Amino acid sequence: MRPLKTYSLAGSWSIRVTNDLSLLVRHLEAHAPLSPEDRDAIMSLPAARQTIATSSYLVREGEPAKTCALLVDGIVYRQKITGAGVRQIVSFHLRGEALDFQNVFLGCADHDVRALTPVVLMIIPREQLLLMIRKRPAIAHAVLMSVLIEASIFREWIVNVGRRGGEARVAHLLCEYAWRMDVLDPGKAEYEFPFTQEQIGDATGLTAVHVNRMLGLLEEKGFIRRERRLLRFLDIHGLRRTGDFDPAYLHGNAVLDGIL
Amino acid sequence: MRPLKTYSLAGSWSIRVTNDLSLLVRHLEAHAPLSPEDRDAIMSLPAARQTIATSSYLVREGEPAKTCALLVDGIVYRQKITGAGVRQIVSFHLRGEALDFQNVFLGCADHDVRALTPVVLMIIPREQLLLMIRKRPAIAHAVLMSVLIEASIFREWIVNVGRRGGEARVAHLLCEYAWRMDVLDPGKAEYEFPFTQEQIGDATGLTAVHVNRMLGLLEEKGFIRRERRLLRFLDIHGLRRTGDFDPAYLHGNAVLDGIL
DNA sequence: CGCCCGTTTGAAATAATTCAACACCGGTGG
DNA sequence: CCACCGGTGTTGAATTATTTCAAACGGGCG
Repeated sequence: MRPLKTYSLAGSWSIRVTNDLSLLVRHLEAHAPLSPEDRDAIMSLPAARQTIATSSYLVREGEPAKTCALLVDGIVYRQKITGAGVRQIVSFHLRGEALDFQNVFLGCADHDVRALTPVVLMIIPREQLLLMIRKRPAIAHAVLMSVLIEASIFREWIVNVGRRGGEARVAHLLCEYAWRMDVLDPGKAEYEFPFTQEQIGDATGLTAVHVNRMLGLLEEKGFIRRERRLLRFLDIHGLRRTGDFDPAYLHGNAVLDGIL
Repeated sequence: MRPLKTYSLAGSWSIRVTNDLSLLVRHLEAHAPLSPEDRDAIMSLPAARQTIATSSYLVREGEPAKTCALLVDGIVYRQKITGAGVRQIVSFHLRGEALDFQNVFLGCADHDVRALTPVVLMIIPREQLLLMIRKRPAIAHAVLMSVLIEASIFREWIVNVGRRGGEARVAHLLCEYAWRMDVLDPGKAEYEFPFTQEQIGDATGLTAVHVNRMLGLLEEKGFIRRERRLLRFLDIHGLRRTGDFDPAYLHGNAVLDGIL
């Protein structure tokens, strides 16, 4: 967890490098209690660190899956391209998340995964991961929880894109970003915000041009302030109200500790 | 699986009644190989049959989950209501699907589940299901696959609602319905179609009025014909083209048989 | 028979897109 | 050091898809 050193690749995203799999332990433990042996099993997974440049592909649609990546630092997003050639971004991922459960299990990717910033990964071979999950029910359970929460986020995105106006859509996205960043790095009122307006548009089903106007609106109303690559949240409550944001769908502290 | 008798409740949806859990065995087995003992464990789950009227709620947002329902017959959908009071339907479910994995594991429902037709369920107590999943890795694995496929469908819906025009959206929805019905009852060119235009609108992010016009368009072009509560697919390929429908996201025969 | 829910159709209003031009900023090469 | 370059952001005006409102129709059910 503790940063070894910080440097930056092309672009302005600063990278924190950690040298182990404890991020994965943390991520899974947030969803289900693990025994010391479970933790050891995760920590002794074979894994190779890899660094990836902005906008390159971690996975391409149609590719068979041979590995599972853990996101150590940076931001990653999933996209699908329609027959008409337009893009929809269907999710983004922050430090600490496992990126490829779907592909590992379904075998073939139905979407692309790309780096939004320079990204650091731990690459875990698919078979090792499957074996571990098979042997350790608690880990299997944590993986299931992680997948269920991601599905819940997908549902909320359907609502966002399907039934909210432009202003609310981008406000909602910003709220989700703020919320999820806050979990990683609590109590800050501002965060690096490396999304381009085109990417915001592709995530909200809007045009880059329209996103620009909506961001202007939100700034004008005093909810946010943009300064270079930094986004400052001046009135998070106002933003939540206009974005109709209720963080319940993120299932922040969903840990099923009883029976399983 | 074999119908015992057929009758109809209020409305025109005809109900097939089966007296066992073999549908759940089938559903899970479609995603991962099960041993005879796994099958027995499922078949001996305590379960109560229940019949539910059209448009009533199986689960309400915010409710704690105590049971898991298996859909024996009828159609069910999930909805979320925005702060502005508009509805978005985020998925629908057909005969044979398990409805409440998310709620069973996450503990608290983040959306409503409602009957689109009269519906027959098998109600399984949450604890029994959790216990079984804990004891039987193959079943846990099948559940995970089922959840992953549902998540893949959510992603495609985000694309549909976010990046396709009105005509394509409803065409896509119809294609998915046809495809999934065809899996249950192969080779037919027409199916009962109990969706109201308002429901189609809420599933595609459109207005009922606009859905009406788009359906008219699709019919005019000779892709479909509507006769009472029946929908006939006259040109499924044309429909797929205009709906930009590629069934890959349904992961029709995704069975991971190797390692796990 | 009449009622109610769902469908159909038209016309006016609106949100968002498209197209186009320009400004900005960091990075690259002369 | 400056000039240029490409990608991103900003702004305005015209166009279009979709919504809204409203009214009428139809068919199944009591």
